[in-house]
Amino acid sequence: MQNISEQERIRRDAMNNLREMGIEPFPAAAFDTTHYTNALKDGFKPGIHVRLAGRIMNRRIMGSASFAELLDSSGRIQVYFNRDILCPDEDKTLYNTVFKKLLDFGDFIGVEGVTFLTKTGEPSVEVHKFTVLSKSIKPLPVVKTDEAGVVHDAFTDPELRYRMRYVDLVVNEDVKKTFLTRSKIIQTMRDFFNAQNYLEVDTPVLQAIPGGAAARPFITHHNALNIPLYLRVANELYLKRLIVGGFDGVYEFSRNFRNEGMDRTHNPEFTIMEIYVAYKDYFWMMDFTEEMIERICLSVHGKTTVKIGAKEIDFKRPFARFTMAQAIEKYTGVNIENKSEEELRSICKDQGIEVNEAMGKGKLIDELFSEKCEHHFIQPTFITDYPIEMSPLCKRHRDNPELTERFELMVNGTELANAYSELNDPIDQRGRFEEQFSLAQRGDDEAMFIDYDFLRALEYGMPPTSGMGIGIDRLVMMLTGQESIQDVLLFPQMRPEKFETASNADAFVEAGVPIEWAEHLPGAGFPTVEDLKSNKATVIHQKLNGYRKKNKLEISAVQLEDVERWLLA
RNA sequence: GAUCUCGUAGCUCAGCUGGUAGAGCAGUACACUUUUAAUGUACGGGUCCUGGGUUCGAGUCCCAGCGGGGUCACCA
Repeated sequence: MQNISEQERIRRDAMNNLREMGIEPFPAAAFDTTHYTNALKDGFKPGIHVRLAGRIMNRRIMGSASFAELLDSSGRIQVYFNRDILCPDEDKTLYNTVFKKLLDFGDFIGVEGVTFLTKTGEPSVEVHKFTVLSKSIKPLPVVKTDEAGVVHDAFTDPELRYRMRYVDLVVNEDVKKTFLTRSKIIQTMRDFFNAQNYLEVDTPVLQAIPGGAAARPFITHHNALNIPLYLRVANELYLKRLIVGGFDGVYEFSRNFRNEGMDRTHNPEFTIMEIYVAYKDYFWMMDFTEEMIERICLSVHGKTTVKIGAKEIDFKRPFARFTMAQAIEKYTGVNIENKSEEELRSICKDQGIEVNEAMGKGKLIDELFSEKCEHHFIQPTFITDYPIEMSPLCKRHRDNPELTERFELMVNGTELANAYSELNDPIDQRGRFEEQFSLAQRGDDEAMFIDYDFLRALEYGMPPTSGMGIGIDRLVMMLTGQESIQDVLLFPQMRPEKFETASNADAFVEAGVPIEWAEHLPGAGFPTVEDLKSNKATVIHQKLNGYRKKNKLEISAVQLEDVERWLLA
């Protein structure tokens, strides 16, 4: 038995009392409802017979009449319990004992009654019958909101909120809203793609070669094949194989896994939506992306603007477009076109950027951009034409072989989407993989693995294709105004919690402790047999007798010799 | 990984230069038949994260650890 608080003990007692009265605290039968609470309040009409189910969230007991709030998935409504309505006969137990004493804040009940307006004008339900649906034996945090809308005693501790999201969702209404919005964003995207007959697909999460992005993978092992397998860092190479196979458009909401640091914008598992469309190029994809995002914003907010902190972001089409060279010139005054690696290295040094010999041309330009430009792009902006070294899966630019047909969408100073005219020349692709491989030799631990099967697929021929990936978690953050990725993931990664599992009384008895003491050991500070045995007899002796005195236990004091015998056993 | 910071009742948080652990909400008991942060009276509730150290004395000071958060680094 865990150590339980006084309030938990009282609730367990109430649960047992219900059983003794013949009321099952966890009944099996379904409870049919007629309404959701918000639908009932919306265009409220008195005199309607309703059946509702939910949690009791707040009780105001005034002798023979009580008000409470019933919380269901849609919201809450006030419910009115009256002793003489619930118990028209002599026996008032149902109201006086069951409702007032044995039910608690947080319990699930079903109610049957009639809607009415109170004299203060609050839409309410007069309860004629109620059914216990599930007992809550652990008290929820009590969060109250006053008339002015000020929230009191909010449940705010991030650790508790993320570890116990179930509690967070019950007591913090806005949290639920964030996840409803997340679902709506995804649904809007899906509808948009499906309307154009693009196919939603599933590709492997367990991959023998973690391709498609340069990132440290999680590794696992398949026993039957006796090979290492990696959790995917991206699904790009699989979706392109499907374009080779003849699909016109394919997309996947891909849960990706990267074994890297965690912070406000990174979680080890996260979601990217990737879409590939045949016979298109990156210009087409820019238009497509704009339309998609504007649509999402409209469906979520009914307008194209979103507030993030003090900033207002407008997702109205068209978005601004700059090439990477233009962006760098705009914010540093330096023209990087046609510069050698050495020249670029000295430009970086002039701009106060730390460089080293492992950095190639592409990496140097990337540093310039991310240090000097990225944070300036608050409004949605497409940055195009990235250096070839940074984009091994992207087609060479039609006008300049040192660049690629790539764009990233920058919003609020961070990357939101990334897209290419896909590289479909198998010879070029093989060369680029080999370059990546030599980068890896040079010490770049993020360089990519070579996927020979993917090269073979390209050799069979892939039509010109444009692909785009968009970070769903970051998109949701932007559209819900959340500053941490943990607030848009239902269960963000946390260090696992340690649970002290207390030994049960039998284990102590087996270890030689008499039964009358065994049940008290966890409470006295020895949750397990091991904890007991790791202490000195004198310490145990004193603690137990102290505990006995404090709790006025009606058992005789333990003797030091007894304790010594337990430890020997 | 570096650094700053937090950890006290079921929840939100006070607790000063070290001196008997506090409040509000929640809980229990009583009262109260239209309340809504219900109200009134009374009462109970603590491993002050863990382990060491300094001290006559540690929630408070020092060291180490555990857990959370922030910032930086890492992360196409």
